[in-house]
Amino acid sequence: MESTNDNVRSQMRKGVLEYCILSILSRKEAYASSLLEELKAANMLVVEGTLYPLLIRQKNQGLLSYRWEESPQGPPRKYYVITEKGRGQLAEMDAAWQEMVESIQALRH
Amino acid sequence: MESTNDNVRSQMRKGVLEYCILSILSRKEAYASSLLEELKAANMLVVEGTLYPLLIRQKNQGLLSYRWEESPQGPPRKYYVITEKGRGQLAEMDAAWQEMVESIQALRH
DNA sequence: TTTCAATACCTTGCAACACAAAGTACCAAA
DNA sequence: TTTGGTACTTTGTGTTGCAAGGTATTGAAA
Repeated sequence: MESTNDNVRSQMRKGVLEYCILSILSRKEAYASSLLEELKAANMLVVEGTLYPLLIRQKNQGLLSYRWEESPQGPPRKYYVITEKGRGQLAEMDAAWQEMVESIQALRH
Repeated sequence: MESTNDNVRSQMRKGVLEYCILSILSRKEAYASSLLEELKAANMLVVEGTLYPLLIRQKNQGLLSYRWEESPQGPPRKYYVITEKGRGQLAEMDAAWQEMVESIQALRH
């Protein structure tokens, strides 16, 4: 069944979304809709209702800031920018991710 | 701060715990307390309040079964056993995990 | 001028889950 | 019979992912 498969993947994505967001934003600024597309392209599908609160949380933690920018068409865009604190967090997440990959590799022999 | 670091790791562990449990049980039967020790040794620390409900969920999904066994000391132990369905799920999780590792590797360049 | 479609941001209500903490039960030795 | 070790279970709380619905801006078509 497809849905079982989807649940497995969806479950695993939990906990690494913040890592993915910071990773993308560490390379370039982006607004929510463009992040959605990048994540989709990276097979880390997320929906609006997940992403917006997550960005707000990261901003409140001081990991991100943002600025408004006119759009060529439609309403203005909220471009998120990673902060120094965010880069620090990203470095920690890199280490944590690496360790987890190794732990699981060990578990799977 | 230590706690920030812990939060990052704790957050990332979410979603792969079920994978770890099935992985351990695919090699040998185990009871909760011994699973706790194995996970701790594998740097995937979990606490009782997390593990017990998780095992019950996986049992209710038909991924695990269990049998009681006398303990040399103390109350009887509930040995969990992976089922065929559980092995199927584990195979899916292997694939999902592999894909996610690759996705994140791509995101991180 | 009004309507429409596209774009973009945000909120609400719900369910799942990890965890801390407290509770229950069994057993053997002191 | 009390104590300590082992083991399983439950309760309450906070966080989070998600579906669904809502608000607002813009430009072009009707």
